[in-house]
Amino acid sequence: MTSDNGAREEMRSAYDPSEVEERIYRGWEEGGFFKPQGGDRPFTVIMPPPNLTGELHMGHALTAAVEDALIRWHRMLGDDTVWVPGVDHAAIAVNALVERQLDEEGVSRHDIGREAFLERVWDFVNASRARIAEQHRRLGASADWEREAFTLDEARQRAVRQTFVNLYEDGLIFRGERMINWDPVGQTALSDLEVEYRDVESSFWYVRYPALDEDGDPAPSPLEGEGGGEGERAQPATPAGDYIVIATTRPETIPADTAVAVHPEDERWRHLIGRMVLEPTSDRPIPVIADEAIEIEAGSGALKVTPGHDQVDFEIGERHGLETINILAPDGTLNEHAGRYAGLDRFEARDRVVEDLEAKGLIEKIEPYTHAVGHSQRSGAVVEPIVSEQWWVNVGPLAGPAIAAVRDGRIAFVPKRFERTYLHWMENIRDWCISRQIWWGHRIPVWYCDAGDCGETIAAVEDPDACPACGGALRQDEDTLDTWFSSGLWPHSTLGWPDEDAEDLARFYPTQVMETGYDIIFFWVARMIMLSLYNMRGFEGGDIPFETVYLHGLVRAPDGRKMSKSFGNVVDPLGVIEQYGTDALRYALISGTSPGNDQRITDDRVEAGRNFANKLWNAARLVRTLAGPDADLELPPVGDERLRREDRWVLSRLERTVGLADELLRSYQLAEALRQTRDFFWDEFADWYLELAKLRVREGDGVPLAVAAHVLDRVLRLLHPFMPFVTEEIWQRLAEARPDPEGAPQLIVARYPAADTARHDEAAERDLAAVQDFVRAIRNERAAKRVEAGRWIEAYVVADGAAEAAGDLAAAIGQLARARPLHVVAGASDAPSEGVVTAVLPVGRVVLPMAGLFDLEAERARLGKQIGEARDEVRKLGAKLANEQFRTRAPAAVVAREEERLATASSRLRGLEESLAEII
RNA sequence: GGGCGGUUAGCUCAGUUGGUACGAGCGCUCGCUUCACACGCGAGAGGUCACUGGUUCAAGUCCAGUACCGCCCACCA
Repeated sequence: MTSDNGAREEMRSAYDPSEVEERIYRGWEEGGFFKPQGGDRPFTVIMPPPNLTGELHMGHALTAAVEDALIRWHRMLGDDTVWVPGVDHAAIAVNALVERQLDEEGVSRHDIGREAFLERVWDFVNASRARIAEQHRRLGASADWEREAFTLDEARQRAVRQTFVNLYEDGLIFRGERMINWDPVGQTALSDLEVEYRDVESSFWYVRYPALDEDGDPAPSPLEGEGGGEGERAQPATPAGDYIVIATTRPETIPADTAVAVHPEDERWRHLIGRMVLEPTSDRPIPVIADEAIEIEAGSGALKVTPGHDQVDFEIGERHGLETINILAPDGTLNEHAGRYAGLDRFEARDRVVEDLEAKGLIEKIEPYTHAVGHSQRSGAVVEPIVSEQWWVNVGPLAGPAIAAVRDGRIAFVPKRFERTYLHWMENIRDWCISRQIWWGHRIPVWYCDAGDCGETIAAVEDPDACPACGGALRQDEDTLDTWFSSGLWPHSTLGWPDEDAEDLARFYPTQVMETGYDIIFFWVARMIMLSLYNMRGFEGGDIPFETVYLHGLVRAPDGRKMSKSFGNVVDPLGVIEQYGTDALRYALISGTSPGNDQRITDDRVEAGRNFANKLWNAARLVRTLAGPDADLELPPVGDERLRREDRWVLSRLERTVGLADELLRSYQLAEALRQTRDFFWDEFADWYLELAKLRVREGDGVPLAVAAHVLDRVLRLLHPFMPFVTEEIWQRLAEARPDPEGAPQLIVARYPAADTARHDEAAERDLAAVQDFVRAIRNERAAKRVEAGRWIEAYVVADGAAEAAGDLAAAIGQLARARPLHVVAGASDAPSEGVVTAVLPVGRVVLPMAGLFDLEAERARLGKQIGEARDEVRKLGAKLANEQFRTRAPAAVVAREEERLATASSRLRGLEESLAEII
């Protein structure tokens, strides 16, 4: 069982996770339960890559909690589960981190060189991997670490290269010179997705580009002054031939302008089309061209065309055969093409250009302007569009099958609305820039032959020795691949692909559930679907990577903002575990998660989890204490006469909860499943059943203990996926007296319950509801009349509708309500009417002789008020039922229910009126 | 410019096929060291389900629109 011989200490009065968790986890590992157990149906979850920087984020803790719950549930269902803990290389994050270290030492990666850089990264990463494994242990994640898949391991390297080569040979990967997003701080290209647009307050500079006349000479003196303010647009202040005004937010790119474009229909500038203007920083003549893409309304209506540094301009340039000038160096300074601005940082250059133009009198005006500026998601630097030669995936052909798989329902998203998001993106997908100029990552498996004029380019899975064409020396491409290229292979590469015969692949692909946050649908989920469908096409078991994409929301800080180190509002999962225990954290995360919605993690919720764990612990302690070592805990079968009404009630409620939990889990409503189970356990089992059981046990009846042990056992099974440690610990203690009928040595591999409908008992449920009503009514009156808590008072229960139950449970009612003597009587006339307080219930009433304990007038007023309310209800229901439309159109069941309600309300009203009449 | 969420008790949030708001946790009020649990027990207070209109016998739940808050996508100089 567990390593300490099963000789456990007595249960302390408070559950202490620190004493339990490590021992329990070791027990699971030693039992080998994290490995596939050989069930009939495979159930696979691939763990998403945690953050390789070694910090455990709450988002990852949530992912782990949800996935582990699913894995544990399926394992208990008897499925053959495998949970592969994948660790991606997280290229950008790790690169940035090590670069920051270098930065602090005052050097750059280019100073120390590729090899030394990678050495430093490996040191760091190896340490991180160990920490990640440890973190998952702390989270109670039942992942099989022996299968850990790290992207840079040789097997995964091969998967990446094989994919690259296949795509390359199919013409879906190509190298091309295009406009890309350049991160001058990270000094690498980025994909569109890695650029975040943020509003930045800046200026709109209106710049005059002097026009040349037909002969190419500068036109005579530009007109001074303006037509004045608002009238400009309708009536240009710039007479034909003098100059053209453009509006720009990036004056530093003016030296790269190769044209000015206007709309062919624009009256203001039409006469200039075909003429030349001077690029104002260097007086270089550039043409004025006409293009339909120009918006007449925007800016001045004329656009400076900078094909080297703007996507739109690049396209205009292509249409008009314009030259492309690149004035930016990789580090964000201007290069030699920028003339006298060469060497300046781009923002410095902006100021200088403006100064110079102002000096020349070419700035017409400057307006404040707020616009969206692209920033690198990782480095935060303002991204510069530049034209550069990069590797691309032509994703169009991959998107088709990826769209179809979701359209035809082979892959389903939970919640469904994200399918739209996914499809919209996929349908408008653009080529994917996959080359990065960072060093830590999968190197692009392409080699170039530099020998003579050979010029051979080859893509290969294995490192080639020499050029196959000429035998010359080869040089590998310097770039690495976008992290998401390798992450996109996750579902099959972690299971052994490209080895088509890999056992795991055959057994566990396709996987069942992909669980992750909605923020990476495009980055990751979409890429996994595309690349898996491509690599696994024709695979025997099916080509899709997973059947269900369950998307959780973001975990936000207690203040509702995104957790961020710069806000200082990060909640560390390990710290929470330290303080409250893993189960408490998992309870908090699970109970806060509804598909697709964000949640806040607060101490309150974690405390609720801890409290619940403690409640479980103490309920178990009670059962154990009462039972003693030799109790017979065999549950009597259905129909056994030893089972009393309250036993049948709690067993019925238990089975309804079992059914509900199962149903909820199947539709991924984890939070609701947990809540329902908790509510049953706490509000019904602990608060009522155990209290009732105590009385009987004192009288020597052992049956309630068997019932309680049974309920406990089944509830622990239901809760195990969510709170693995405390449930395992209690279950094992319980199993010492009550071994698992199927022989499971530990809860982790015990059977998940299926609802036993034979235990359903509506009559018992109705009866106990009545008993609870009676008890509550007496307690209520006691509290309202300020009877001291310890004092016993006499009470009459008039049980119209539940006479038998009330009779059977009279002693219990008395005990729970502190009522002695307690009389159960058949009719109101059998109870006293003088000096009494009466509470009228749907099932009868309670009458408390409390002469002198209350104010008669107040009592009369209270009854009067209740009568008013009851009359209102009777009137409303009566009106509803009198409505012919309702009677004919509503379903019969609904009408019947309303009729019943009316009957109940009427009888309650009568009771109240009688009471009022009697107390006079 | 498109698209998607949110708006329910003081706070944070559930509420999936329309049928009494079963609401939950925390907080609050009152009372309890009742022999499993004060990480607890008992009793309470607290809501025009953002707004307007519509469909329906019936709407927090469906439809249309409005207002705030938030997110995503998009080459507006």
